[in-house]
Amino acid sequence: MNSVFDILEERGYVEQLTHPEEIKELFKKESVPFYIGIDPTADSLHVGHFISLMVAAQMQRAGHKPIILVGGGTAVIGDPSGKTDMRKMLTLEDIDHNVECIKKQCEKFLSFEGENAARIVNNGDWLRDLNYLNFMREIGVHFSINRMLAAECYKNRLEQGLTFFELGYMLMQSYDFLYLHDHYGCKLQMGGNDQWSNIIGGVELIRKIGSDDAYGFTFKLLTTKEGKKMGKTEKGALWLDPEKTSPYEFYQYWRNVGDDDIEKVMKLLTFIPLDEIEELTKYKDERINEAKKRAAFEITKLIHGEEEALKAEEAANALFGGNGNIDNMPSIDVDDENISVVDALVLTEIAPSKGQAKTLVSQGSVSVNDKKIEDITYKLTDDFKDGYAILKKGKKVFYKLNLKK
RNA sequence: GGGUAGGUGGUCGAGUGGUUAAUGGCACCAGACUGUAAAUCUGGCGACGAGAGUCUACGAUGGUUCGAAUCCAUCCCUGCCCA
Repeated sequence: MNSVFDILEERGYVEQLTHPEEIKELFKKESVPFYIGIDPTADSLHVGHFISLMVAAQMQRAGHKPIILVGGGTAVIGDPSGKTDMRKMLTLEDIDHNVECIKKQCEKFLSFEGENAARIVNNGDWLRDLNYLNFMREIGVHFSINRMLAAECYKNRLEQGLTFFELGYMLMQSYDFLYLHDHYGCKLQMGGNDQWSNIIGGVELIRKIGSDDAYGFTFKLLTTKEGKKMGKTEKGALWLDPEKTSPYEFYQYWRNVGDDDIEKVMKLLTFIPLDEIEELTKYKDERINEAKKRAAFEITKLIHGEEEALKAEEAANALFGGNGNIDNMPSIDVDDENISVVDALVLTEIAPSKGQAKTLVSQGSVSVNDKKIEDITYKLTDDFKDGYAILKKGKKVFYKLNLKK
Protein backbone atom coordinates (compact mmCIF):
# COMPACT_ATOMS: atom_id res chain seq x y z
CA MET A 1 0.00 0.00 0.00
CA ASN A 2 1.33 3.39 -0.99
CA SER A 3 1.58 6.09 1.58
CA VAL A 4 -0.21 9.34 0.82
CA PHE A 5 3.12 10.86 0.32
CA ASP A 6 3.68 8.81 -2.79
CA ILE A 7 0.26 9.73 -4.09
CA LEU A 8 0.85 13.40 -3.47
CA GLU A 9 4.26 13.21 -5.03
CA GLU A 10 3.19 11.28 -8.11
CA ARG A 11 0.37 13.68 -8.77
CA GLY A 12 2.70 16.62 -8.49
CA TYR A 13 1.37 18.35 -5.40
CA VAL A 14 4.56 18.41 -3.41
CA GLU A 15 6.62 21.56 -3.36
CA GLN A 16 8.61 21.84 -0.12
CA LEU A 17 8.84 19.90 3.11
CA THR A 18 10.36 20.95 6.39
CA HIS A 19 11.45 17.42 7.35
CA PRO A 20 11.16 15.15 4.30
CA GLU A 21 12.18 11.86 5.83
CA GLU A 22 10.28 12.26 9.06
CA ILE A 23 7.13 13.31 7.25
CA LYS A 24 7.22 10.26 5.03
CA GLU A 25 7.62 8.03 8.06
CA LEU A 26 4.88 9.80 9.93
CA PHE A 27 2.37 9.28 7.14
CA LYS A 28 3.04 5.58 7.20
CA LYS A 29 2.76 4.95 10.87
CA GLU A 30 -0.23 6.94 12.09
CA SER A 31 -3.32 8.93 11.34
CA VAL A 32 -1.93 12.43 11.31
CA PRO A 33 -4.02 15.43 12.30
CA PHE A 34 -3.04 18.19 9.87
CA TYR A 35 -4.36 21.60 9.06
CA ILE A 36 -4.84 23.82 6.08
CA GLY A 37 -5.76 27.44 6.48
CA ILE A 38 -8.18 29.40 4.35
CA ASP A 39 -8.66 33.13 4.51
CA PRO A 40 -12.26 34.28 4.47
CA THR A 41 -11.69 37.27 2.25
CA ALA A 42 -14.73 36.53 0.09
CA ASP A 43 -18.01 34.75 0.60
CA SER A 44 -16.99 31.87 -1.60
CA LEU A 45 -13.96 29.79 -2.25
CA HIS A 46 -12.36 29.98 -5.66
CA VAL A 47 -10.05 27.71 -7.60
CA GLY A 48 -7.07 28.88 -5.65
CA HIS A 49 -8.51 27.09 -2.65
CA PHE A 50 -9.59 24.11 -4.66
CA ILE A 51 -6.15 22.60 -4.64
CA SER A 52 -6.00 22.90 -0.86
CA LEU A 53 -9.25 21.01 -0.58
CA MET A 54 -7.95 18.36 -2.94
CA VAL A 55 -4.89 17.85 -0.83
CA ALA A 56 -7.04 17.66 2.27
CA ALA A 57 -9.30 15.15 0.56
CA GLN A 58 -6.37 13.02 -0.58
CA MET A 59 -5.02 13.07 2.94
CA GLN A 60 -8.33 12.12 4.43
CA ARG A 61 -8.76 9.25 2.02
CA ALA A 62 -5.47 7.95 3.24
CA GLY A 63 -6.72 8.02 6.79
CA HIS A 64 -5.41 11.31 8.10
CA LYS A 65 -7.43 13.87 9.99
CA PRO A 66 -8.09 17.18 8.26
CA ILE A 67 -8.55 20.34 10.21
CA ILE A 68 -9.70 23.20 8.05
CA LEU A 69 -8.85 26.45 9.67
CA VAL A 70 -10.88 29.38 8.52
CA GLY A 71 -9.04 32.56 9.25
CA GLY A 72 -11.78 34.60 10.87
CA GLY A 73 -9.14 36.10 13.12
CA THR A 74 -6.23 36.57 10.76
CA ALA A 75 -8.46 37.98 8.03
CA VAL A 76 -8.70 41.06 10.17
CA ILE A 77 -5.10 41.70 9.21
CA GLY A 78 -4.66 40.22 5.77
CA ASP A 79 -1.77 38.09 4.67
CA PRO A 80 0.94 40.18 3.03
CA SER A 81 2.60 37.17 1.37
CA GLY A 82 2.98 37.78 -2.31
CA LYS A 83 0.98 40.94 -2.23
CA THR A 84 2.36 44.21 -3.35
CA ASP A 85 -0.18 46.22 -1.47
CA MET A 86 -1.74 45.93 1.87
CA ARG A 87 -4.96 44.09 1.63
CA LYS A 88 -8.22 45.87 1.95
CA MET A 89 -9.59 45.51 5.42
CA LEU A 90 -12.86 43.77 6.00
CA THR A 91 -15.34 44.38 8.74
CA LEU A 92 -15.88 41.74 11.37
CA GLU A 93 -19.42 41.19 10.11
CA ASP A 94 -18.18 40.52 6.58
CA ILE A 95 -15.62 38.10 7.85
CA ASP A 96 -18.08 36.18 9.96
CA HIS A 97 -20.45 35.93 7.04
CA ASN A 98 -17.66 34.69 4.80
CA VAL A 99 -16.57 32.13 7.35
CA GLU A 100 -20.05 30.62 7.34
CA CYS A 101 -20.20 30.44 3.55
CA ILE A 102 -16.80 28.82 3.32
CA LYS A 103 -17.66 26.24 5.94
CA LYS A 104 -20.58 25.10 3.84
CA GLN A 105 -18.40 24.68 0.78
CA CYS A 106 -15.82 22.65 2.64
CA GLU A 107 -18.50 20.37 3.92
CA LYS A 108 -19.13 19.16 0.39
CA PHE A 109 -15.57 18.12 0.03
CA LEU A 110 -14.61 16.32 3.16
CA SER A 111 -16.20 13.73 5.35
CA PHE A 112 -17.18 14.86 8.80
CA GLU A 113 -17.90 11.43 10.10
CA GLY A 114 -15.96 8.40 11.17
CA GLU A 115 -12.58 7.80 12.71
CA ASN A 116 -10.79 10.54 10.88
CA ALA A 117 -13.61 13.02 10.58
CA ALA A 118 -12.67 16.45 9.29
CA ARG A 119 -13.08 19.41 11.54
CA ILE A 120 -13.50 23.06 10.79
CA VAL A 121 -12.17 25.63 13.17
CA ASN A 122 -12.10 29.40 13.13
CA ASN A 123 -9.03 31.08 14.48
CA GLY A 124 -11.15 34.06 15.42
CA ASP A 125 -12.22 31.91 18.36
CA TRP A 126 -8.83 32.19 19.96
CA LEU A 127 -7.16 35.12 18.23
CA ARG A 128 -9.75 37.79 18.81
CA ASP A 129 -9.51 37.55 22.56
CA LEU A 130 -5.75 37.38 22.77
CA ASN A 131 -4.08 39.47 25.33
CA TYR A 132 -1.35 41.49 23.72
CA LEU A 133 1.08 41.38 26.59
CA ASN A 134 0.77 37.67 27.08
CA PHE A 135 1.08 37.10 23.39
CA MET A 136 4.21 39.14 23.11
CA ARG A 137 5.80 37.52 26.10
CA GLU A 138 4.98 33.97 25.15
CA ILE A 139 5.08 34.06 21.38
CA GLY A 140 6.76 37.25 20.30
CA VAL A 141 10.03 36.43 22.03
CA HIS A 142 10.57 33.47 19.74
CA PHE A 143 10.63 35.46 16.54
CA SER A 144 13.66 37.15 15.14
CA ILE A 145 12.92 40.17 13.02
CA ASN A 146 16.17 39.69 11.18
CA ARG A 147 15.09 36.26 10.06
CA MET A 148 11.64 37.33 9.15
CA LEU A 149 12.86 40.15 7.00
CA ALA A 150 15.15 37.79 5.16
CA ALA A 151 12.10 35.87 3.96
CA GLU A 152 11.39 36.40 0.31
CA CYS A 153 7.80 37.44 0.87
CA TYR A 154 8.76 40.39 3.02
CA LYS A 155 11.76 41.44 0.98
CA ASN A 156 9.93 43.26 -1.75
CA ARG A 157 7.56 44.70 0.80
CA LEU A 158 10.48 46.39 2.44
CA GLU A 159 10.78 48.68 -0.53
CA GLN A 160 7.06 49.36 -0.56
CA GLY A 161 6.58 49.72 3.13
CA LEU A 162 5.53 47.07 5.52
CA THR A 163 3.73 47.74 8.73
CA PHE A 164 4.07 45.90 11.96
CA PHE A 165 0.42 45.13 11.62
CA GLU A 166 1.18 42.96 8.62
CA LEU A 167 4.36 41.52 9.98
CA GLY A 168 2.28 40.24 12.85
CA TYR A 169 0.48 37.97 10.46
CA MET A 170 3.27 35.46 10.63
CA LEU A 171 3.14 35.38 14.40
CA MET A 172 -0.57 34.77 14.38
CA GLN A 173 -0.40 32.01 11.82
CA SER A 174 2.39 30.45 13.80
CA TYR A 175 0.29 30.74 16.91
CA ASP A 176 -2.59 29.04 15.11
CA PHE A 177 -0.42 26.05 14.49
CA LEU A 178 0.70 26.01 18.10
CA TYR A 179 -2.88 26.25 19.27
CA LEU A 180 -4.02 23.40 17.03
CA HIS A 181 -1.00 21.39 18.05
CA ASP A 182 -1.82 21.79 21.71
CA HIS A 183 -5.59 21.41 21.45
CA TYR A 184 -6.08 18.93 18.64
CA GLY A 185 -2.74 17.22 18.39
CA CYS A 186 -2.15 18.77 14.99
CA LYS A 187 1.30 17.86 13.72
CA LEU A 188 1.38 19.14 10.21
CA GLN A 189 0.54 22.33 8.48
CA MET A 190 -0.06 22.24 4.77
CA GLY A 191 -0.50 25.16 2.43
CA GLY A 192 0.29 26.64 -0.93
CA ASN A 193 3.90 27.43 -1.55
CA ASP A 194 3.28 31.10 -0.89
CA GLN A 195 2.69 30.07 2.71
CA TRP A 196 6.13 28.56 3.14
CA SER A 197 7.58 31.17 5.44
CA ASN A 198 4.44 31.38 7.55
CA ILE A 199 4.44 27.63 7.91
CA ILE A 200 8.06 27.49 8.93
CA GLY A 201 7.24 30.13 11.51
CA GLY A 202 4.76 27.80 13.16
CA VAL A 203 6.95 24.75 12.93
CA GLU A 204 9.84 26.56 14.52
CA LEU A 205 7.67 28.10 17.19
CA ILE A 206 6.36 24.72 18.32
CA ARG A 207 9.82 23.27 18.29
CA LYS A 208 11.27 26.14 20.29
CA ILE A 209 8.58 25.78 22.87
CA GLY A 210 9.52 22.19 23.31
CA SER A 211 7.77 19.73 21.03
CA ASP A 212 9.46 18.12 18.11
CA ASP A 213 6.41 16.79 16.32
CA ALA A 214 5.59 19.75 14.10
CA TYR A 215 6.05 19.63 10.36
CA GLY A 216 5.33 21.76 7.34
CA PHE A 217 4.39 20.83 3.83
CA THR A 218 3.67 23.08 0.89
CA PHE A 219 2.02 22.17 -2.36
CA LYS A 220 2.13 23.65 -5.82
CA LEU A 221 0.03 26.60 -6.71
CA LEU A 222 -2.21 26.20 -9.69
CA THR A 223 -0.47 28.02 -12.49
CA THR A 224 -0.29 27.70 -16.22
CA LYS A 225 2.82 26.72 -18.05
CA GLU A 226 3.73 30.37 -18.34
CA GLY A 227 3.46 30.72 -14.62
CA LYS A 228 0.26 32.71 -14.59
CA LYS A 229 -2.31 31.93 -11.99
CA MET A 230 -5.13 29.79 -13.24
CA GLY A 231 -8.75 30.48 -12.60
CA LYS A 232 -9.12 34.02 -13.78
CA THR A 233 -11.92 34.92 -16.12
CA GLU A 234 -13.50 38.00 -17.55
CA LYS A 235 -15.64 38.27 -14.46
CA GLY A 236 -12.71 37.79 -12.12
CA ALA A 237 -12.05 34.67 -10.15
CA LEU A 238 -13.56 31.34 -10.96
CA TRP A 239 -15.76 30.72 -7.93
CA LEU A 240 -16.90 27.47 -6.47
CA ASP A 241 -20.25 28.96 -5.55
CA PRO A 242 -22.77 28.17 -8.32
CA GLU A 243 -24.42 31.54 -7.76
CA LYS A 244 -21.19 33.30 -8.65
CA THR A 245 -19.91 31.01 -11.37
CA SER A 246 -22.49 28.74 -12.92
CA PRO A 247 -21.66 25.05 -13.23
CA TYR A 248 -21.77 25.49 -16.99
CA GLU A 249 -19.21 28.29 -16.96
CA PHE A 250 -17.16 26.29 -14.52
CA TYR A 251 -17.23 23.29 -16.80
CA GLN A 252 -16.30 25.43 -19.78
CA TYR A 253 -13.32 26.88 -18.01
CA TRP A 254 -11.77 23.48 -17.60
CA ARG A 255 -12.87 22.32 -21.01
CA ASN A 256 -10.82 25.18 -22.41
CA VAL A 257 -7.56 24.86 -20.53
CA GLY A 258 -4.47 24.90 -22.68
CA ASP A 259 -3.02 21.65 -24.00
CA ASP A 260 0.08 22.21 -21.97
CA ASP A 261 -1.81 22.42 -18.73
CA ILE A 262 -4.34 19.65 -19.00
CA GLU A 263 -2.18 16.95 -17.50
CA LYS A 264 -1.37 19.05 -14.51
CA VAL A 265 -5.00 20.00 -14.01
CA MET A 266 -6.07 16.37 -14.11
CA LYS A 267 -3.47 15.30 -11.64
CA LEU A 268 -4.07 18.09 -9.21
CA LEU A 269 -7.79 18.58 -9.41
CA THR A 270 -9.28 15.16 -10.01
CA PHE A 271 -9.02 11.69 -8.55
CA ILE A 272 -8.62 10.07 -11.95
CA PRO A 273 -5.97 7.33 -11.68
CA LEU A 274 -2.60 8.24 -13.08
CA ASP A 275 -2.46 5.55 -15.74
CA GLU A 276 -5.76 6.79 -17.08
CA ILE A 277 -4.48 10.35 -17.14
CA GLU A 278 -1.43 9.23 -19.00
CA GLU A 279 -3.56 7.42 -21.54
CA LEU A 280 -5.79 10.43 -22.07
CA THR A 281 -3.06 13.00 -22.35
CA LYS A 282 -0.62 11.16 -24.56
CA TYR A 283 -1.91 12.75 -27.76
CA LYS A 284 -0.69 16.07 -28.98
CA ASP A 285 -3.40 16.78 -31.55
CA GLU A 286 -7.14 17.21 -31.30
CA ARG A 287 -7.48 13.91 -29.49
CA ILE A 288 -6.31 15.74 -26.41
CA ASN A 289 -9.85 17.07 -26.29
CA GLU A 290 -11.02 13.79 -24.81
CA ALA A 291 -8.82 14.48 -21.83
CA LYS A 292 -10.25 17.95 -21.49
CA LYS A 293 -13.80 16.69 -21.59
CA ARG A 294 -13.05 14.15 -18.96
CA ALA A 295 -11.26 16.65 -16.76
CA ALA A 296 -14.01 19.23 -17.07
CA PHE A 297 -16.61 16.66 -16.16
CA GLU A 298 -14.74 15.28 -13.19
CA ILE A 299 -13.84 18.64 -11.78
CA THR A 300 -17.36 19.97 -12.15
CA LYS A 301 -18.67 16.84 -10.53
CA LEU A 302 -16.41 17.31 -7.55
CA ILE A 303 -17.59 20.82 -6.96
CA HIS A 304 -21.20 20.82 -8.08
CA GLY A 305 -22.17 17.16 -8.01
CA GLU A 306 -22.76 14.63 -10.72
CA GLU A 307 -26.13 15.97 -11.76
CA GLU A 308 -24.85 19.45 -12.47
CA ALA A 309 -21.79 18.07 -14.21
CA LEU A 310 -23.96 16.01 -16.52
CA LYS A 311 -26.11 19.01 -17.29
CA ALA A 312 -23.09 21.12 -18.09
CA GLU A 313 -21.74 18.41 -20.31
CA GLU A 314 -25.01 17.98 -22.14
CA ALA A 315 -25.32 21.68 -22.67
CA ALA A 316 -21.81 21.73 -24.10
CA ASN A 317 -22.60 18.83 -26.39
CA ALA A 318 -25.74 20.53 -27.57
CA LEU A 319 -23.90 23.72 -28.37
CA PHE A 320 -20.67 22.42 -29.76
CA GLY A 321 -21.48 18.98 -30.97
CA GLY A 322 -24.87 19.68 -32.48
CA ASN A 323 -26.58 17.06 -30.39
CA GLY A 324 -27.55 16.72 -26.80
CA ASN A 325 -30.05 18.43 -24.65
CA ILE A 326 -30.39 22.17 -24.94
CA ASP A 327 -32.53 22.30 -21.81
CA ASN A 328 -29.41 22.35 -19.72
CA MET A 329 -27.68 25.34 -21.13
CA PRO A 330 -27.68 28.43 -18.98
CA SER A 331 -31.04 30.06 -19.36
CA ILE A 332 -33.00 33.02 -18.19
CA ASP A 333 -36.63 34.06 -18.38
CA VAL A 334 -37.67 37.13 -20.30
CA ASP A 335 -41.11 38.63 -20.22
CA ASP A 336 -40.97 40.90 -23.24
CA GLU A 337 -40.62 39.41 -26.69
CA ASN A 338 -39.65 42.81 -28.03
CA ILE A 339 -36.45 42.82 -26.06
CA SER A 340 -33.49 44.16 -28.01
CA VAL A 341 -30.31 42.15 -28.53
CA VAL A 342 -28.42 44.67 -26.53
CA ASP A 343 -30.75 44.42 -23.56
CA ALA A 344 -30.70 40.66 -23.80
CA LEU A 345 -26.92 40.62 -23.70
CA VAL A 346 -26.93 42.74 -20.61
CA LEU A 347 -29.74 40.78 -18.97
CA THR A 348 -27.87 37.52 -19.38
CA GLU A 349 -24.68 39.17 -18.17
CA ILE A 350 -22.99 38.12 -21.37
CA ALA A 351 -22.04 41.76 -21.62
CA PRO A 352 -21.47 43.85 -18.52
CA SER A 353 -22.93 47.02 -19.99
CA LYS A 354 -24.95 48.19 -22.92
CA GLY A 355 -21.97 49.89 -24.41
CA GLN A 356 -20.02 46.67 -24.50
CA ALA A 357 -23.01 44.78 -25.79
CA LYS A 358 -23.13 47.23 -28.68
CA THR A 359 -19.50 46.80 -29.53
CA LEU A 360 -19.95 43.06 -29.55
CA VAL A 361 -22.90 43.32 -31.88
CA SER A 362 -21.23 45.75 -34.22
CA GLN A 363 -18.13 43.56 -34.29
CA GLY A 364 -20.31 40.71 -35.51
CA SER A 365 -19.78 38.52 -32.50
CA VAL A 366 -23.39 38.03 -31.56
CA SER A 367 -25.98 35.76 -33.03
CA VAL A 368 -29.52 34.75 -32.22
CA ASN A 369 -30.61 31.24 -33.16
CA ASP A 370 -27.43 30.99 -35.22
CA LYS A 371 -28.28 34.05 -37.24
CA LYS A 372 -25.65 36.72 -37.03
CA ILE A 373 -26.93 40.06 -35.77
CA GLU A 374 -25.12 43.23 -36.69
CA ASP A 375 -27.80 45.82 -36.12
CA ILE A 376 -27.56 47.13 -32.61
CA THR A 377 -31.23 48.09 -32.61
CA TYR A 378 -32.34 44.57 -33.51
CA LYS A 379 -35.26 43.21 -31.53
CA LEU A 380 -35.86 39.54 -30.88
CA THR A 381 -39.58 39.74 -31.59
CA ASP A 382 -39.67 36.98 -34.18
CA ASP A 383 -37.03 34.77 -32.69
CA PHE A 384 -38.94 33.06 -29.94
CA LYS A 385 -39.87 29.95 -31.80
CA ASP A 386 -41.28 27.38 -29.41
CA GLY A 387 -41.01 29.96 -26.68
CA TYR A 388 -37.27 30.33 -26.57
CA ALA A 389 -34.34 31.86 -28.40
CA ILE A 390 -30.67 31.10 -28.21
CA LEU A 391 -28.35 34.02 -27.78
CA LYS A 392 -24.71 33.48 -28.56
CA LYS A 393 -21.60 35.55 -28.12
CA GLY A 394 -18.55 34.47 -30.01
CA LYS A 395 -18.17 30.77 -30.30
CA LYS A 396 -18.38 29.73 -26.73
CA VAL A 397 -20.84 31.78 -24.78
CA PHE A 398 -24.48 30.84 -25.01
CA TYR A 399 -27.65 31.71 -23.22
CA LYS A 400 -31.13 30.42 -23.73
CA LEU A 401 -33.89 32.97 -23.35
CA ASN A 402 -37.22 31.56 -22.28
CA LEU A 403 -40.19 33.72 -23.08
CA LYS A 404 -42.45 33.90 -20.07
CA LYS A 405 -45.63 35.86 -20.35
C1' G B 1 7.59 66.45 14.59
C1' G B 2 11.10 68.41 10.23
C1' G B 3 12.55 67.67 5.06
C1' U B 4 11.28 65.34 0.53
C1' A B 5 8.82 62.26 -3.34
C1' G B 6 4.23 60.50 -4.43
C1' G B 7 -1.44 59.04 -4.61
C1' U B 8 -4.06 58.30 -12.38
C1' G B 9 -8.89 53.69 -15.33
C1' G B 10 -9.07 45.87 -13.63
C1' U B 11 -3.61 46.28 -12.83
C1' C B 12 1.29 48.44 -13.87
C1' G B 13 2.61 53.03 -15.48
C1' A B 14 2.79 57.91 -18.95
C1' G B 15 0.80 62.64 -18.83
C1' U B 16 2.10 68.62 -15.52
C1' G B 17 -3.54 74.37 -17.96
C1' G B 18 -7.06 73.40 -23.55
C1' U B 19 -7.06 68.99 -29.80
C1' U B 20 -7.04 64.20 -22.76
C1' A B 21 -12.19 59.34 -21.58
C1' A B 22 -6.59 60.41 -20.60
C1' U B 23 0.10 57.24 -24.41
C1' G B 24 1.96 52.44 -23.55
C1' G B 25 2.48 47.36 -21.23
C1' C B 26 -0.27 43.45 -18.80
C1' A B 27 -5.05 41.31 -17.97
C1' C B 28 -9.67 40.71 -20.34
C1' C B 29 -13.34 40.36 -24.79
C1' A B 30 -14.16 39.58 -30.04
C1' G B 31 -12.57 38.51 -35.39
C1' A B 32 -9.20 35.52 -38.60
C1' C B 33 -6.60 30.71 -38.24
C1' U B 34 -7.83 26.04 -35.40
C1' G B 35 -9.15 21.11 -32.10
C1' U B 36 -14.44 24.86 -27.62
C1' A B 37 -6.18 24.38 -27.33
C1' A B 38 -1.60 27.30 -27.75
C1' A B 39 1.06 30.75 -30.67
C1' U B 40 0.29 34.66 -34.22
C1' C B 41 -2.13 38.73 -36.68
C1' U B 42 -6.45 42.31 -36.45
C1' G B 43 -10.09 45.01 -33.75
C1' G B 44 -12.20 46.38 -28.94
C1' C B 45 -11.75 47.59 -23.83
C1' G B 46 -15.85 54.20 -18.35
C1' A B 47 -21.48 54.72 -18.35
C1' C B 48 -25.94 56.22 -20.88
C1' G B 49 -27.84 57.26 -25.84
C1' A B 50 -30.08 54.61 -32.57
C1' G B 51 -27.08 58.99 -33.37
C1' A B 52 -25.39 63.92 -32.74
C1' G B 53 -24.10 63.88 -27.96
C1' U B 54 -24.55 63.83 -22.53
C1' C B 55 -22.68 62.41 -17.91
C1' U B 56 -19.02 60.37 -14.53
C1' A B 57 -13.63 59.66 -13.62
C1' C B 58 -7.02 61.04 -12.42
C1' G B 59 -6.70 60.47 -3.09
C1' A B 60 -10.82 64.07 -0.58
C1' U B 61 -12.95 68.91 -0.18
C1' G B 62 -12.95 73.79 -1.62
C1' G B 63 -10.75 77.68 -4.90
C1' U B 64 -8.26 80.27 -9.35
C1' U B 65 -9.53 80.12 -14.73
C1' C B 66 -13.54 80.93 -20.50
C1' G B 67 -11.24 75.97 -19.55
C1' A B 68 -7.83 71.78 -14.49
C1' A B 69 -5.70 64.95 -13.82
C1' U B 70 -2.49 69.22 -14.58
C1' C B 71 -2.25 75.73 -10.82
C1' C B 72 -3.57 77.26 -5.38
C1' A B 73 -5.47 76.03 -0.24
C1' U B 74 -6.86 72.62 3.42
C1' C B 75 -7.29 67.64 4.70
C1' C B 76 -6.41 62.16 4.27
C1' C B 77 -2.98 58.31 2.88
C1' U B 78 2.00 56.19 1.35
C1' G B 79 7.43 55.91 0.46
C1' C B 80 12.31 57.77 1.57
C1' C B 81 15.75 60.78 4.68
C1' C B 82 16.42 63.32 9.54
C1' A B 83 14.69 63.39 14.77
